[in-house]
Amino acid sequence: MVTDDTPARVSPTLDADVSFLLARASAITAAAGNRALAAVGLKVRSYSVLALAAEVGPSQRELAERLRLDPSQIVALVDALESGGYVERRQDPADRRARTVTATPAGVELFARARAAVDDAQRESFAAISDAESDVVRAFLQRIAYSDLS
Amino acid sequence: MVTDDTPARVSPTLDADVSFLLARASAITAAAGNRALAAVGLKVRSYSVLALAAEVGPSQRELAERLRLDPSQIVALVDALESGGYVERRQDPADRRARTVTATPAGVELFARARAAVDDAQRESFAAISDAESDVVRAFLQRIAYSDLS
DNA sequence: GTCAACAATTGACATTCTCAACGATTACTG
DNA sequence: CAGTAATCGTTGAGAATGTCAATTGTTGAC
Repeated sequence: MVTDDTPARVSPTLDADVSFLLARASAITAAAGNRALAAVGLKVRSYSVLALAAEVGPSQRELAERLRLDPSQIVALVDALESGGYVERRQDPADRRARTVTATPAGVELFARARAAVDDAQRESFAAISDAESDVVRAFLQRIAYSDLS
Repeated sequence: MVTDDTPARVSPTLDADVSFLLARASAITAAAGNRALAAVGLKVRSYSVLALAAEVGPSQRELAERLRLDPSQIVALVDALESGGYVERRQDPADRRARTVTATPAGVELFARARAAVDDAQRESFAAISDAESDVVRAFLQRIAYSDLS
């Protein structure tokens, strides 16, 4: 017989609410990510921008779409990375309105170190989860994260 | 043979980053929750406060701890619910500093409707997930969400 | 060639987070 | 028991974030 003897941690309803748990888990891992990235002078936001600059090299418009951010937020994020010498804006030869954001060699190197720091922190956070569980969780999260319900 | 033919949706690194996916999935489900709750005049934040008022009846301090919010944020959230007649502040007889937040009958009724709206929306969002997957995901999220790594 | 659409940017505004301070009350310590 | 430290709710300030409109330069369609 299975009964729920677990004392309420938040409230019975919220403890079982996947959306609530997502919000909370996200806040906790984001805080851990920011702590890990502070050593290399980044936050999760700038880290995500740097990742795209290093791995994709998109226009700022595409950056905004991929990260689901307002284009106006991209400006400040790219400004900060650019002033640090980690990315550069290049005029798209095919469309002079668009400016492409690509990582400089220093940016590529910083991204490698940042990624290592993030991986270390996550290995710690997610230590108790098996590979099989991890696959299920990742697949679930991707389905939700990339669903276009909004 | 398994190869990853999937085109990058964000970037190869971020597409596999559980923390990034958590943030994104959380943002999407929170937006869906707010949309569902707008019909009853709530947001996910006030909904979570109402849930605790209805199911637990904690002090504001405890409310802040359970929801991981700053005590100063609780004030405005309770103010709004109280002015709507859905919760009331009672002086804790054992500690006159503390004020207990409990749902009124109208609050209990509102919570029932709000919960139904949230459940409907989530049934839609999470339709494609099996019970077995759901259990794994919930267990994972609870482990992360309730880990006291910070 | 004109006009609508789009990219990046700026600025305004609301929301949220985080922190410090305060009055009232309680708990601790000698 | 007196005095001091800690706690609870509250207020207010400042940073970070989200959202949206307006502007300039450029492109594409008719």
